[in-house]
Amino acid sequence: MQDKIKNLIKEALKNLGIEDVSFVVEHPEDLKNGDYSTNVAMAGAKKIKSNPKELAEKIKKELENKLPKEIEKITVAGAGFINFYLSRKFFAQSVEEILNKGEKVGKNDALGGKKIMIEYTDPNPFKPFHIGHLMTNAIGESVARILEHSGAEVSRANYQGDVGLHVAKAIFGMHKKGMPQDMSASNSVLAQYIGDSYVLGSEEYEKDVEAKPSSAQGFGGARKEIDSLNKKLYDKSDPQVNQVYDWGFKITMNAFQDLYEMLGTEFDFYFLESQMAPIGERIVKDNLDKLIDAPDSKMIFEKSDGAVVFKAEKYNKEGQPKLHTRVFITSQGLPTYETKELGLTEEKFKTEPNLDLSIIVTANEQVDYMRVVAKAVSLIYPEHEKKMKHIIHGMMRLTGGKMSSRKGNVVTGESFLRDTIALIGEKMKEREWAEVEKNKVAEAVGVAAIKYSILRSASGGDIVYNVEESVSTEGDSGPYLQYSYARANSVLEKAQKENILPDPHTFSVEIAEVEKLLYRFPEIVLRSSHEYEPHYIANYLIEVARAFNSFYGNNLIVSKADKASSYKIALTYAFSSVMKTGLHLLGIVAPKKM
RNA sequence: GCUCUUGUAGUUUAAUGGAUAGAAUGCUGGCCUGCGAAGCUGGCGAUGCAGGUUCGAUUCCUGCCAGGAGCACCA
Repeated sequence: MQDKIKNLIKEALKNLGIEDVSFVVEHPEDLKNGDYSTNVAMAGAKKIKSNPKELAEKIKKELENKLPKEIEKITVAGAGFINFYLSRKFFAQSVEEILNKGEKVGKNDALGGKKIMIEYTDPNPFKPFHIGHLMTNAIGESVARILEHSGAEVSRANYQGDVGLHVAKAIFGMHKKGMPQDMSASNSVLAQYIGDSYVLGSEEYEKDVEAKPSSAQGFGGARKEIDSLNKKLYDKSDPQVNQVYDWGFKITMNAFQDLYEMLGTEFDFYFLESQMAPIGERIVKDNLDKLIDAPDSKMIFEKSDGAVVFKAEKYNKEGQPKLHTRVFITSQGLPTYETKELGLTEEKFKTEPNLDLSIIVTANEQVDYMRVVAKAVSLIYPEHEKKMKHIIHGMMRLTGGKMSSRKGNVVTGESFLRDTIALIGEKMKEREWAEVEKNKVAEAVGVAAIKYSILRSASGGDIVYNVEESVSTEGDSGPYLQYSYARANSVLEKAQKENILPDPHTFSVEIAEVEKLLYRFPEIVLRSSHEYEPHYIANYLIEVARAFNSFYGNNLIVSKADKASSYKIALTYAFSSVMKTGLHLLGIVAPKKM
């Protein structure tokens, strides 16, 4: 439709003898200003030195000569906007179209045939799954689904730090705490124990680092022990330590798995840091050799103070973010995160042959060194340079309340989920459903509340929660969307009972706001996938839900006495399939009742 | 100090350079003998400061002020 209008305008301009005017056709913010609007008169007026309003009138007249039947009328308003109002018939047709498509509504083929891998969540075994992981997961899963809806073949990857100091800290903490009494407790309980152990080990380590060597604690304290544990873990020399490691690894991974199930994510690939390290080391060595063979021009890595570094600032360009030097192999010969990341990149392209795009979702704190890594990758594998994309999101922060991260009482993803779900369960107390069903719905609603609060705003900024207020379930919220869906669903059930079938042809004259929004869904999906931004969908769904709820409040939908009832039911049906599909794209399930 | 990033109602936020800056929450009025009140329907309330580009700036540029993050052997 948008293109159709554009072409009409171009033709009108041609007839008026005006050329080379760039203009846009868009939806006005306010529906009062029509369904589409163009600024062509304002942009063109300067060129031919005329008054925008006069030019707008001229273009309007020209357009009216051959108005397609989808357009009801054209008006000139404001400073010279030309507004297009779509016809009754157009909206009825769009409702019919949505009915025909069902849950395929909004699908497009913009990424047809493209293979995309997206890496997100990335929690570390032996460490708590914190709310930041919840954030990466929500964004990554939603982007994955949006890309799929645009025709891409998407695989989901998870990258986990299975080695490193944090593991030693956790195992040290476990030693100190003693093993849990009930070894057959649930994964989540045992994972909590491991997470707590990590916090304890971490604290002890820090305390020891800060302590003066002369103090009683300073010698042979936690730090020394943890470092030695770390070595044992690295070379797997101590069978007892290995056993604890294997157990802890399994428990945390299983606990993560339970969470993924609750969150609606299924990964295709799990990459482990320990496996990427040797690959990365090999790559670095290969490219260090170039230093010897061809000085200056081809060297990528170089030695500095005993470490192997990449001096990325050499490649700084005007107008691009500044890069800096990073260590890839420490002076002790150990590979750093950057090196493993290199290995991971190579491994990804090997795992999925013919990959067109590799996406990584992380918090913005990693943006600077990810840029350096990306630069290194682009030098080593020029063919991958344009196939990498880093999606950056803000941090999740908590304000208010009496929480202190110093004391180690950080909010884990799981406790946050659990508290939210419990709160929803409280609201549903009155429902007379089976307990199992109630719990299932409460879980879906709780997950929706959290996911929506993450996805509702543009992904650059931080998300701030006030601990004392809980996640919202009203207004601009996930549960509001689910509620609207459940409500529409119960209307449809009633229609079925009363035997009134949906029919997109029995409309009456007035056009509801919800109709003016429904047909826009595919454009929104397309934009979200272009920009890797779920929030466009989230905001759109709120708008549609509000319009539908308003329609619901002001109309009796199911009524044998009303000739237009069948149309209203069709409209309700169209709304419900857009809502269900839209929620799916956000990674949220839509229960039939709640 | 350098680099990146963000400043919009009390709070959380939206707006490919366009119309009276849109919502939610909050406070405040009115709606359940008509399909789910997690709802509908009124009211109050905002672009950090100073310049510049433009017919037009929340948006782009410069400076200042204020948050946040990062800056060689952690990830």
